[in-house]
Amino acid sequence: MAIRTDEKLSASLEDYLEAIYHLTVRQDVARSKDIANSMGVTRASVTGALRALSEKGLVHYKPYGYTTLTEKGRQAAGRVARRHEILAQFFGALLGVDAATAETAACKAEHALGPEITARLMAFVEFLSQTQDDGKDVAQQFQAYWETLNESKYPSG
Amino acid sequence: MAIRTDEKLSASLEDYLEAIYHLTVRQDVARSKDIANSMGVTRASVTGALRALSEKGLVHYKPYGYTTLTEKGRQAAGRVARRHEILAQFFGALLGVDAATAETAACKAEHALGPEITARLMAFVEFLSQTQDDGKDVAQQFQAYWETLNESKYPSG
DNA sequence: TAATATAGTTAGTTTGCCCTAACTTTGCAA
DNA sequence: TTGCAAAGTTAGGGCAAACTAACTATATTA
Repeated sequence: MAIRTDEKLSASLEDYLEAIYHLTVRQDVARSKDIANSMGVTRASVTGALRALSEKGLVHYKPYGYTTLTEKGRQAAGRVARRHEILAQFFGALLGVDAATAETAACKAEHALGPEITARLMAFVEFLSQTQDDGKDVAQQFQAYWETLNESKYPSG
Repeated sequence: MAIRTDEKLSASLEDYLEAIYHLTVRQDVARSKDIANSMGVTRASVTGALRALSEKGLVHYKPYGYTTLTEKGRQAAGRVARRHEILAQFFGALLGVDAATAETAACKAEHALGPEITARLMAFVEFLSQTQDDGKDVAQQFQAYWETLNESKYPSG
């Protein structure tokens, strides 16, 4: 039996993949130091992760060389990044939480969503932003609803 | 300085707490064997988790005795269970994914949501189920939207 | 009540992921 | 072109959470 290189990724490896993805968009190549910085880990941790991702066929990795994504890696990273974006949009634009909170939660929750839910959530966000009522979209309506909830809780504030 | 017993729980410990919560509702007391069964881990793993939860003041634990939640534990478990329920409802009733998928995703995603997002998501679910349009609620409308998306993808099926 | 099955614990191992400290490689500047 | 700083790696350790195997306590029932 051949070595399986397509097992499910851990949350941690998904995070590395996503970081590499963003870096390669900006600067073509991902350097250990930049990955470490963007994730808040040490360079030593990055080396370990790169080895793991390389074994799974997701990155082109040579010690002391530049790191790039393989085609398979690009696809996997794209899926993760898309989940992240959808969630951040849902939390931020629709629920109305502040940007930092939305980002943090999206980063943690993205690992829990499979393709089924991802697809539907994406469609749902789109659906809501298209739907208008009284000239207001659903996000605005919910915002108003949320305000009234809080007013009834803190009537004077 | 006193020992801190209110540090943030790991995803794993939150899961144990939630399992204990559900068991004590059903049968007043949580037995290691039942916790192990409901979580798909061995009894030995449960012992370790109970010790950890006990150290944090979340469960009443005595070796070979029955386990119950402390008041603090009940509150923490309730928060987790509520997040779980809200997510499952959102994934299932609104997005329209099947029950098993909704459950699995809720169980994984619940650990990523803080109080801010939890509160707003709960309100959002409520808001949508209250809002009616054309005599149809938003879930139904989205369902129709989703169908048309899939039809345009697979026109003959 | 003594034998045995079931539940629970302990000890020791594994895996994943992070760290620090020390080492190697690379690239740039004098 | 040598020589140093920055980047990268290796070695070794810690912690959390799971496992197996072996042991202890409790409960059942003959």
